[in-house]
Amino acid sequence: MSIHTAHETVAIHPLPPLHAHALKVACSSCNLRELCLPLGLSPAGVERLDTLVANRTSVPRGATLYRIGDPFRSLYAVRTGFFKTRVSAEDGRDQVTGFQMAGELLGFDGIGTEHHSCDAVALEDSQVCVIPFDQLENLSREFSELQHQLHKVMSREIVRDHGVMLLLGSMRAEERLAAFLLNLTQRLQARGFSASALVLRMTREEIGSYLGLKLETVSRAFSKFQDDGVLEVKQRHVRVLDDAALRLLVNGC
Amino acid sequence: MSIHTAHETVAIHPLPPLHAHALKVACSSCNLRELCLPLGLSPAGVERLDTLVANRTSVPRGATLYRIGDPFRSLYAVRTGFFKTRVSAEDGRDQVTGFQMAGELLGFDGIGTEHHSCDAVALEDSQVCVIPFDQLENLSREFSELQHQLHKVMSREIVRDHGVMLLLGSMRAEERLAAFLLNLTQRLQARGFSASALVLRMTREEIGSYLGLKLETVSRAFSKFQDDGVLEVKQRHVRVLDDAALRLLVNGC
DNA sequence: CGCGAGCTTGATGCCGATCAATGCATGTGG
DNA sequence: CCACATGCATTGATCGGCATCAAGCTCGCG
Repeated sequence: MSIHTAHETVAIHPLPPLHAHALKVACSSCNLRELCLPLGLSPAGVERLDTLVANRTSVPRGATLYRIGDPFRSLYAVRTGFFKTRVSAEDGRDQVTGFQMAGELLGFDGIGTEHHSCDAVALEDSQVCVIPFDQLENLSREFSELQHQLHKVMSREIVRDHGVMLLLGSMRAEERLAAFLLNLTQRLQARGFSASALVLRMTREEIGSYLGLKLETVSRAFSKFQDDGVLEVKQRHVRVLDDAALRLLVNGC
Repeated sequence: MSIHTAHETVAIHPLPPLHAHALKVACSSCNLRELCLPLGLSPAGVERLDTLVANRTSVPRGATLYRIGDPFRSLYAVRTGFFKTRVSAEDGRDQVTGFQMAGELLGFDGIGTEHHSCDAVALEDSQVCVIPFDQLENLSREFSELQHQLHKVMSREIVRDHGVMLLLGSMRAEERLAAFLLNLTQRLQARGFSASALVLRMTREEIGSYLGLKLETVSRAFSKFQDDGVLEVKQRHVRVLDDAALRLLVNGC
């Protein structure tokens, strides 16, 4: 197994063996199991899933978990850290298609063609659980709750993408940024973090790529929100002061 | 079961019973089986799928197959006709998220929440096969090829959406239209139709909504292509004269 | 301390939205 | 069969939002 750093490909290794009780990495004891694949699965099923998801790997900041064209073998669950996925056109233009945080799954893009169609890049030092897909399919033929959860996660990914299409197709710059921030705070909140104070893991340029805007436009929108008392922005540190104003921008108009 | 016409909800009926040999509607004899769910499935599996997909319904032009908020129970395979799917924001803005033709599946948006998150509207008189999803999950636990094909179709939907995000996020009007036309001709060709002569099933406004453009911009782009000798456009009848020029617009820059 | 990546802010220009008028096909009722 | 309405498409004129170009600024880090 190998991952790619920004400029080279290096071998990566499973996490060093740990005393089982020192760091509980099993699905059964993972604090993300209510967000991840095990959701709704019986204890017996989770135990089986544990044997399947034996492999955890670290991905340093800036390295890619997989790349366009890589053969598809596994899904990945983010255990810690933060990722972006991006697609590229032939001419070099690329587009960030999503940001993934703890408990979210990566790799669905590879199932259809047996090859990945996007890059997955760690935005900070991260750890992922490796889920061999053929084994996951086998197990999900045994456990219908696992099967259904897998389908739900994929369906939500489709729905999420539709939401981004709506954003890209019909919203203006400030509305896009507001929608982006609300989505982030919501997901952070679901993980027990504050809904008002957040640290962005990505650059203005990456936000812009995701939102179909240039980095200067993103920066200006941040400044505008700050002037209007909606946000407090200091580089990547953002505090949401007027949550309702953001909602109003996204929904009403 | 009911569908909604443009302004009202009306009962729809399964297609009238047909002499089995008169019109073969079984998956096993469907000419779309190489594009649809049965792909790769054993004869025994297709036979089982046939019993599950017993219900076929007609959807008249302008009617909706399902709507945002409708409870999710089934996937739908387009047998004949043409659909669009669209999502809407609270303030009424909406966005066409896709166009579906024969052999393509509709309804994945509903799995995650048990309710549909978009509308599916017939753009011409159409027929769909109704695939009860719980039964499909049951059957796909028995037939791994069916399970895998389902996953592939969902994965391709995700990849397709990523492509649209790239288009919406980083392409200019003419490039978007070129990409749209190439995608259409390619899919039509896969169904045995000409890759150069096509009849658009959707209005300029619907194309514009899909591409994140206003209808006037779409119209101007068509006119531009016609002036440049790339297309011949007469209302909804389009002939591609210079396929390579379209490709160049999309890929190179 | 000084370098560089990333961020902010300003000035200008362009692409596509908007507003508006006309054209064209289809269908309906007199 | 024509008159008229209606929905859709085309084309022109103008406007505005975001991209682009350009110049400083901030902060982390070797």
